[in-house]
Amino acid sequence: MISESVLEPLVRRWSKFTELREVDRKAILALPYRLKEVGRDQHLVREGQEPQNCCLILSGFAFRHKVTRDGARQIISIHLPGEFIDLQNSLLGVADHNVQTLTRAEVALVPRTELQDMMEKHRGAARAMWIDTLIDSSIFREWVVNVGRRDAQTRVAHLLCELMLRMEAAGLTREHGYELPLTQAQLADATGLTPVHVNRVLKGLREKGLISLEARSLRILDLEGLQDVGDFSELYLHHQVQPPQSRPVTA
Amino acid sequence: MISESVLEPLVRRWSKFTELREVDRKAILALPYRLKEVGRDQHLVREGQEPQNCCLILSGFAFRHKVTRDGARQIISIHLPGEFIDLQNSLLGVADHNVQTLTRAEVALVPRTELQDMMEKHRGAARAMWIDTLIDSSIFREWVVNVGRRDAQTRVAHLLCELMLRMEAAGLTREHGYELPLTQAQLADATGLTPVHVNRVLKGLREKGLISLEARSLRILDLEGLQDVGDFSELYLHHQVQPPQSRPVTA
DNA sequence: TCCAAAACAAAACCTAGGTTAAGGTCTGGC
DNA sequence: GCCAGACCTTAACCTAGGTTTTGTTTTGGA
Repeated sequence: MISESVLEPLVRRWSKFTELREVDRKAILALPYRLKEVGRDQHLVREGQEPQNCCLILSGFAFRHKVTRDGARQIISIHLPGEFIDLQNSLLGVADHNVQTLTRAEVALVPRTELQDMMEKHRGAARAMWIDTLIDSSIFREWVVNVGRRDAQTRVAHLLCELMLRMEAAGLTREHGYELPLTQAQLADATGLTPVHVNRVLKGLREKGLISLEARSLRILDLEGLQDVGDFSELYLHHQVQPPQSRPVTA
Repeated sequence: MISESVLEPLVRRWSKFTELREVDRKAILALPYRLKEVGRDQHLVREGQEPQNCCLILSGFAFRHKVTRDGARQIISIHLPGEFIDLQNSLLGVADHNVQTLTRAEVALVPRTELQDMMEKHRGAARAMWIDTLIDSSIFREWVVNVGRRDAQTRVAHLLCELMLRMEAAGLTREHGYELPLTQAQLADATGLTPVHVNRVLKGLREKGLISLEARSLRILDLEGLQDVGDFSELYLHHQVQPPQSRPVTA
């Protein structure tokens, strides 16, 4: 008897976006892949490279980032298990950003040629991938706003809220909290702040009774309050995408 | 005799990304649309709406933005004639941001259902659309970096460089310059600064002999210098995407 | 189980960019 | 061809967040 495919999470995730027919499902599960165990802080893709694989996170966390000329790092997104990073890099041919692990991780590397092949043949799967990257894109837009127009406390609170909802959707929360996979320096790189100031902000959030955070273990004591402080509204996560088909509504 | 279709720019743009076969071409040109003339500062899409149309800009400029709780606006992207804004909003069902004109504009509204239909039937066209949104996405990522980790002068210079290259690709430049479609307040909203500070920065760029700018007419006196100040590298624009097919090269 | 390196914390001080305000100059609608 | 409102410019002042530094706590690898 064959155990559950390592690609099962992908099917699960994509099924939320669009109806996958049995053929699509099968095609996805039939994708070849190479399993890889990676240490923390390891590069999965480097800017400028031509990545040959797409990378599904099976366990652990990853992030994408760019570095400015004078060495400042900006984190652009954070990725949870079950997510397929780097569809974009692969499809555009040359990577315009870095992908790196945040923690030790297991990943499945799918050759990009195979993926493209599958996409050509299975429109259902292609549609799901498409929606997946569109949601990514929506999150980038929200990050532009977060980093461009919100003050420090709001930015950090917003990020913590986003992660809460995404962790929840991925089944990675403990009661009212989760294991925060970011150091304060990384939080700073994600919010466009300095580590010192992130530390101040976290102190503030603790003092307001909104969160407790020690040893990376985050507990959100007052989610509504934190969302309020973080000017957070979950629309942009598109967690309940309506299948965007043009079906007439029938009884 | 039928004059050139209004959708021709779309074919032209998408041809750059991927090889369009004659059927794809025809299918795109056969898309139904409604022409619309819009004044400046008019909303094309509002956050929260379910847009029924995708919007191709025929002339004029548009931008996407979000507004924070306390009324600050962050511009997320700027769009030139020939660009198809809002593929994302339409495909995700509910708009997560606003789209608005920057200047008076002519647009062609294509019903999203028709677009989806076409996408289902013509993989070549679907691929082009897909790449189009991937490039959008890449630009968002660069904007996160710009706004998150660069200082004011660098941000503004970077934006001016981006627009230069994109205007050039769209054939909208005059000798070493272009008609800047943004007010200083809008530049501020795009860079996460205040109008006053944008004014200071522009003064600085002028004093360095990098640009001249009056009455919206921008001339870039030293593009290399401006790119240098702006920490600008054009990779992220993916202006020369290699067709990402996995086809073996044949004679 | 120990040790070095990473991460967290916090205080003192500083600066890039924000705020406010006031005047000048376009511009497009009547 | 006039006028109100939008836009640009500049100056004086202020503050959110950056920088530097020093110390403490965790962590994970040998």
